[in-house]
Order: sequence, then C-alpha cells, then structure tokens
Amino acid sequence: MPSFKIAEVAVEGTAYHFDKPYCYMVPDDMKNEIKPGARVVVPFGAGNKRRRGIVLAVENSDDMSCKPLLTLVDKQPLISEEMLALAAWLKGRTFCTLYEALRLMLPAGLNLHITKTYKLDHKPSEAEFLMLSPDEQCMLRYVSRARGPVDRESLAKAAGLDATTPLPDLLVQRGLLVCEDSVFDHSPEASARMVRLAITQEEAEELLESQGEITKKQKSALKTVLDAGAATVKEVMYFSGVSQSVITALVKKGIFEQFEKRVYRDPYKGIAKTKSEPETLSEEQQNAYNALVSRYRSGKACASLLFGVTGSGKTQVFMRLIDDVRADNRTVIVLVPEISLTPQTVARFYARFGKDVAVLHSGLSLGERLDEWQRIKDGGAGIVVGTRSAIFAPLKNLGLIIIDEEQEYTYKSESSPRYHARDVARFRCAYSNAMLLLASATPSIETFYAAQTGRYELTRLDKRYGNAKLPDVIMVDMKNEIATGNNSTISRRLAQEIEKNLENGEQSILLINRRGYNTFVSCAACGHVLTCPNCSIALTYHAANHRLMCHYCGYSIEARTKCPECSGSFLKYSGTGTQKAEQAIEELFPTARVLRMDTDTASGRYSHERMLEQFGKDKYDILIGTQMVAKGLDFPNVTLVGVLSADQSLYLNDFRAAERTFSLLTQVIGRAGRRASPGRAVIQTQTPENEVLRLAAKQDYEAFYKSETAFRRELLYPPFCDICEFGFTGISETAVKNAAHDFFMRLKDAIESNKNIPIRIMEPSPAEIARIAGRYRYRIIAKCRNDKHFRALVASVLESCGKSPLYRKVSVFADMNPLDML
DNA sequence: AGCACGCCGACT
DNA sequence: GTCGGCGTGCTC
Ligand SMILES: [Zn+2]
Ligand SMILES: [Zn+2]
Repeated sequence: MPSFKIAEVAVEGTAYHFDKPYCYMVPDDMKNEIKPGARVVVPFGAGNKRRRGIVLAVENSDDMSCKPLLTLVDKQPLISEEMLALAAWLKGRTFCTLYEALRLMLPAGLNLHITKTYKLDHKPSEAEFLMLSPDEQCMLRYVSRARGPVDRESLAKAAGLDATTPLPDLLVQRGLLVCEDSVFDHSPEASARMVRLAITQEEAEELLESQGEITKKQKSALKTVLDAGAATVKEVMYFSGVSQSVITALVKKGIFEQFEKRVYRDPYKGIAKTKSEPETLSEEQQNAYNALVSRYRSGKACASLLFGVTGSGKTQVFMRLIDDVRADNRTVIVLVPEISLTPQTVARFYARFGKDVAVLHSGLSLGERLDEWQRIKDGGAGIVVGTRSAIFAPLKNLGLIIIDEEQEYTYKSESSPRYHARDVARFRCAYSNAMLLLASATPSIETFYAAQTGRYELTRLDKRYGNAKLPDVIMVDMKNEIATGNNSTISRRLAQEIEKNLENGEQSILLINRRGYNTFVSCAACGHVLTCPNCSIALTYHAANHRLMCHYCGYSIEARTKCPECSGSFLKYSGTGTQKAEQAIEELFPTARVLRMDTDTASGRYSHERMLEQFGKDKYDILIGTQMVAKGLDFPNVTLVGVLSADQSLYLNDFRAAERTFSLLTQVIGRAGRRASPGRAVIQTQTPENEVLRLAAKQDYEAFYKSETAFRRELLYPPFCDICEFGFTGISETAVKNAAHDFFMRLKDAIESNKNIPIRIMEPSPAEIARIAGRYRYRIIAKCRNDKHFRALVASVLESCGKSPLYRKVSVFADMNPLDML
C-alpha cells in the first residue's frame, strides 16, 4: 500500500475550539528536509488562505485526504523537542492555542509575514490600458515594472493614494491584476521610534500659521516636535494629545522623519576582557551556597527558595552556583524583573562570565534579539539573563533556573498565553532534571507555603550586609493631620524629617502610587466625575501637558473649567498624584533638588536608569515617584523614606492587596537602612493600627505570612485552593453579559455531571473596572483545584461555547491563578 | 475568525 | 421562478 509523509502542523489564527494539530501532505521535494520544529506555510480553510505554521511531528501514513504543505521555510528545526512538548503543556495549562504557545519560543524577527500582494494577470493591450483612469494606469505601470508581487501599500503610494483605496481590487475584478498571498521572511522594524522635523524650523512655523494645510491635531503634534527638537513617538502622543496615526500622517507628508535612536550601548563595551574573580563568601552565604549546591548535585529535578533580605548578597551565591552548573556543561537561565535588568546588573554578569552570557530583554532591537537568540541556540552562550520571556530561551541541557524577586507580578503574562514564568520554569526543570531556585525577601504566599510544606527546600540568608540596622518606622495618622488643619499631602512629621535630611545633606525617597497631578476631577455643582468616554475610569489631570488623561486607554482632552454635564464652572481637582506631590515638596522646600520619576518622566528605555544614577551620585536631595523608586538600585545616602499614602493599595478589592502592599512597603522601607546609621521611614495612613502596615514596619515577613495564611485558609484563597477567572469582553454590554451567563450555565452543567471535581463558582459579574477601551468586561470567578480533571472540564466548556452564536462578538478567556483581579 | 452550504422571503 | 437574507457547520 502506498505510504506518504504527513506533517502535523500547529496553524496560526485558530480559535481555541478548533485548535489542534492539522495534517498536511509533505511534497516530495521537502521529504528529506522536513523536521519537527520547522516553520511552514500551509493552506487553511475553505479559501485556502496561506497561514503560518510550525511542524509538530512527521509521520508516515496512507491517508490521502489532506492538503499539501506550501512552503518549508527551515531546513533545520528552530524549535526543539523539549519546546514542542512545552507548547502542548502550555496549551493544556493556559487554554491558549498551540501556535500562540509556539510563538513565545521564537524571537519576533523570525515571524514570517504573509501579505496580500498583486501582480499582472497578463500584459494589458493598448486598448485595455487606455480605458483606465490615470491613477489606474499609474498602478498598472508600477506593477509591470516591479520584479515580484507588489503589496497594497506600495501600489497605492505609486498612484499617490492612501492604502485604503479600492482601486487595486477593482483592477483584480476587471481581470487585469491577480491577487495572492506572499510570504516574506523579514519583518519590518518594530516601533520604538523617534521623530524629528524633516523640514526647516521656519517651514514648520509657517505650517503652524497656515490655514488648511494640516489639521488641528497635526498642528498640535508639530508644535510639540518643534519645541522638543526630537522626541519619541510616545512622548509626542503624550504632550500633544494625539494618537499615533496623526504622527504617521505627518511622517507620510514629509513633515516629520522617523529615525532609530540606539538606546542600548554595546553590551560588551567597557567590559574588561579578563573575567573578575569570584568574591569570597561570608559564612552565611557559604552555608546557603553549600545547601543549594548539594541539592543541585542530587541530579534530580528540584526546587529551592532562597529567602534572603535585599542586600544580603544573593547575587554572589547565584554566581557561585552558576560556576558549578557551567562546570558540568549544563546551562542556566536567570530571570530578573524588568526594572532590575539595568546595565549594572548585566555588567556584573558579563564581568564574571564574559561572552558566556546572553541578555534577552524588551529593549533590544529585533535584530539584536535575533542575534542573541541564535547565539544561544548555537551553544555560543550558556547563561541567559533576561525578563519573563527569557524562560523560553533555546538552551539545551539546562541545569539551573534562577528567578530573582520571584513574587513580582511581571512574571505572569497578562495576555494569552497567560503563563507564569515560575510554572514554565518548573516544566523545564522537570524535563532536564534541573534545579529551580526562587529568591526573594518577600516571597509570594504560595511560594513560601510550598517551602513550609516541603515542596521547595528553604534556604535562608537573612543577615544584612555590614549588619545594617532596620530603619525606625514612624506611622503618621492622617486623620489627625486633617483634624488639626493640615490638608497637605505631606504631614508635619514627614516635613520635619525631610528638613532634617536636607540639613544633614542626606537623601530622601518619597513613594506615591498614582501618577499625574490630580487623580480625579469632579463638578462642585452636580457631583459629576469626569470619566473617560471609553473606560469606566476617572480621568487624571496632568499638569505637565495641561490635559485630562486616561491611564487605561490613552484617551486625553485639554483640561477644562466647565462641567460637561451641567456647565457649572466649579470643577474640583482632587486626589494627589506624583506631579502634585512634587509641587507640594517644591513649595515646602524651595531650595531642595527634587527628582520625579514615573512612567511619564521615564519614557525612554534607559531614562529610569539614568535618573537613578544621577540620584545615586547625589545630584538630587529628594526622589519622588511611583513603585519604580522602591525597586532597583541601592542608595547608601538615603536615610529617609516616606510613603505618602499606604491606604489605596491596601484597601483594594483584591485578596492579594495585603500581600502586594506588604511587599512594596517592605522593599521601600528597606531602602532607608542600607548603611551603618539607621534610617527612618514615615508611613502616612488613615489606619495606623492596620496589622499589615505594622508588620511591614517591622520587616517581619514570617509574621505577615502567618496572619495572611490564616486569613486565606479561613476564606479559602490560594494557596489553599486555586482560582480560575473566566473573562468576557466585547463592545456590546448585553452580548458580553449574555455570554457570561450562558458560560455560567455551561459550567454548572459540567460540574453537575462531574460531581467529584471540587469547584465553587461565583455568579458572573462586571469586572472591577467594568469597561476598558470601549470594551465591557464581565467575569466568573471559580475556586477550584488546578488538576487535570478541572482543566479538562474548562477545556470542554471553552470548546463547546466556541460554536455558539452567543459568543460571536465576545471574546472569552480563562486565566488560571490571575495575579490581579481588576 | 472566514467561508460555503442551505433553506425562506420579496421581487423581477 | 431566482436573488439574497444570514443561521449552521467546518477548518487537515
Ligand atoms: Zn456639573
Ligand atoms: Zn480610557
């Protein structure tokens, strides 16, 4: 009987309910080269649209019913067997599609591009040509001169029209052009772009004066760039309140030009060729290292928690372990939160391990990222340092995965595939019999629980370097402050402490968790709160650009003085953000050098870092900012930390609010005591008696852990159960609501017929933020046990609802153990 | 998500 | 009689 080669392919663009490996016939000319892990292009669906795919397996079969592959892109597989298995695992765990999972494992630069293109159907006759409009003639001439098929945009451009013109398709209808999908191997550059004037300043000024030459929004953007000289696209959007399309329009008109500023310095530049010697470990470090290395030597997959306060020298322990693992010729992944992945961190690894280190993070250009990825895959680097997605680095023979600051939320992906890097790390460690090492001073409750119950080994490292003392913590009751006539966001006590620091030439850090100037604006007459038209979120006033902004969808309008509801002219601006706090401090201490740091001041890739560096060099007295000031670099001269309001993050409607607040406060308070003389921390709150605040003040993680686990055991929250969130979003509220209700019924039915699966589901409800960017959001929360029975139940419900018309305009997702419940 | 197939209304 | 509405089902 005849036998064919059949390839099983993960196809792009499938929905969950019809995602599975699809079989394709392998044409003879690809027979010998095709291997699992290679990219292919396949025809899919009734229209045989070309789609990207990844070969999962190659088999012999006599089944002739399948379509043939169109293109085999790679002769050598790009994705290893381990990663193919990981993709299947991710699908089972996170309810994504196979292709979505596989995409995580390839750098963006290897994404093929399939574009609709046009070419001549036949050489047009003179008569045919003369029948056409001048624009059409223009296009036809362009196509006949081109070497290959032409994409829509260049075609439109050739005739001086914009890409939405229907002319190309009209020419197809008349049988002059044919349309096809073409595959391009290299993607256009990503969008971290800068713009500057492509015309002279005088011309720009003339344009601003002119009538009708450019639109009002374009003028606004032009003015911003004229003032700034050059700016990132993001900055222009922020300061002129326009969307990206306005800027691209100006680029197309030849008024702006785009250029790429290399924000990254050459990673190897200035790094000594000779490797730095291992530092000697303190006794405590040595003990921790001994414990960890003997666990690693077991040769079995295992996991450890290194519970160590910041500044206890975790990194030296990591490096010694890495030495051992590399000596065995096994490889290492080190994950760090985005904010800690600074040139200093990187330089430390380069200095110690040289070119054996590869760095993967979002600041690399597409090309740089591809180069590093290739180098890792080829075995040119055995140590990968990076952020969340580096967990998919194409290393072979893994021996160790380190996740530093393991409680950080950035390790959980917020979009599909909704994976947690920690879980992926566990998979990879199991596959390679490697060790997983989690490290933190304030581990997630789940992780510490696992360490307490023996699933992870617990190793401590709790002496601070040089025996630095804990800071004195002063709680300030803001209720008293208001009662005694101080309405400022800065309490008298905090002001005194800042004053002291200024006198002594010591530095202070102030944490405030909201950006902007005022956090909301309301009408004194009718009480109307100004909200974003696309989101159920109050608009924030930004003084820097005098606009009201939405932090969720980017919407902004010019700040106003009249109520849009009742036209009343008393709009109350209230709530304090970083900008207002900065102003308050400047008014209180006019001579102090104040640095503000939030996502608005720090938009360039390295600007945070540069700001922190300046602060570290004593160029400023006071640093005010959001979370980002709590993490990252060490500042020996900081002796005072102020938390302007501990309350808003503490009283969020989220069972993890306490954990998150504790972790943030502990980190920021810890910043005040990193040298011999003890520092001070001032915490402003309406509830000074709150236990979480008290324990954070004492930096007592274990007491916090005890009280928090008691609470979670009582009310059944992780780690005593798992939580699965089902999310529903869409433009129409009734459609979203109906879908959520239907899903709820399906879940109930499924539970009814699987009585042995422990689940508790809540009625569907609007999400905490009921609408974002024009989409309504509903959700169902389930308390469950994340085992294969439960996952199979979820998978079957998701599959069944994909077929129902109720879900036509609604997107549905399942998120296992989401980290924030907003 | 797209696309084809199929079964009812109103319009030449 | 048939053109086109969109409900239903399938994607190797
Ligand atoms: Zn009003
Ligand atoms: Zn918005």
